[in-house]
Amino acid sequence: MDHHRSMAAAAMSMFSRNKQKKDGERSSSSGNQETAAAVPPGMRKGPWTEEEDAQLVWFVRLFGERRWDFLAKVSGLRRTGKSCRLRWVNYLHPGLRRGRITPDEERLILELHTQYGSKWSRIARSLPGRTDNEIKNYWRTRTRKQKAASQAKAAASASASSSSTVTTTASCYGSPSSGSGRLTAASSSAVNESALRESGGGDDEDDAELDEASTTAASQHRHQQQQQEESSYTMDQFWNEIAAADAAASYMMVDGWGGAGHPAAAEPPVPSSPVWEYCSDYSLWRIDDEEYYKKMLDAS
DNA sequence: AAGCCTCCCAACCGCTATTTT
DNA sequence: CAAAATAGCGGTTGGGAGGCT
Repeated sequence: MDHHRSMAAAAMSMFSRNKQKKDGERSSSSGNQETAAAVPPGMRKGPWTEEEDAQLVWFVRLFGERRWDFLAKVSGLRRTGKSCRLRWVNYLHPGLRRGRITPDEERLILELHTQYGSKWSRIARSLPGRTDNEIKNYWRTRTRKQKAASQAKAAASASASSSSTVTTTASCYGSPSSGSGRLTAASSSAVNESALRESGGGDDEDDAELDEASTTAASQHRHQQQQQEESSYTMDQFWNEIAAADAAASYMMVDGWGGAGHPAAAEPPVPSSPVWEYCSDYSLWRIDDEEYYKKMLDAS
């Protein structure tokens, strides 16, 4: 098993990030919460350690991305299959693109969200290397900011009704706390195509493959983006509209948005393949699963 | 320097859909 | 065909990082 370890470690070196250390540290303090109801007794939950990651990577390479419960068992990880899958999909999977959402991705997300609603996994399929979780988190942050901004705006206009009609997009885009500088207004208004190519185009081969896979939608969106740029339709305006829509929805609680009448519900059924179906060749090597399953089960 | 605040994101939960037995 | 197992999805939470006052 020693060479397994070293291979796993080698695999992990691909994925190790600064956060890893943090997770490890956290897990020492809070990772041993085993009492939660949803997690069977004896199972770990909370942040993953580097060792666990390495172990998971190794066994996923061995058995493939399925039978997560089985994989969790034979790997010796005291984790649920569900937890293993999540860790793999959201963090360990090769081809994941890390870092900030680029302006182009931002715009694509907006486009797709108007099209699909909160179907994050569907949206993620058009954003190579991004996970549904990532996009979901991003969207949540953005909409929250926008809502806060629009509320502030509404409050301001209520107090000073006559002079408040003139608002700048910058003031809307930047949250009240926009001074933090975490996400600058430049990221929205200074959108250009080269930004994406710079950040995404030069990525690894997985990304290239993924890019190919999400061709039509992406190219359509690009086209639309160009049109939008030509008509000077900025991200600020996009987000303002989203905020406005959210505000309206919160008033009306229409049965459409997010429910059966949602535009997403009217779309033709989409194949439920995960985003990674397009890059299933990442495995270093493959084995006959059936044979191994049997062996492992017999052994256990 | 310290406390506060916001953002980011990993990870969990509950539920549904799909596949296997 | 039904039940069980598995996979996947969307919503939510909590903690760390870092900027601001």
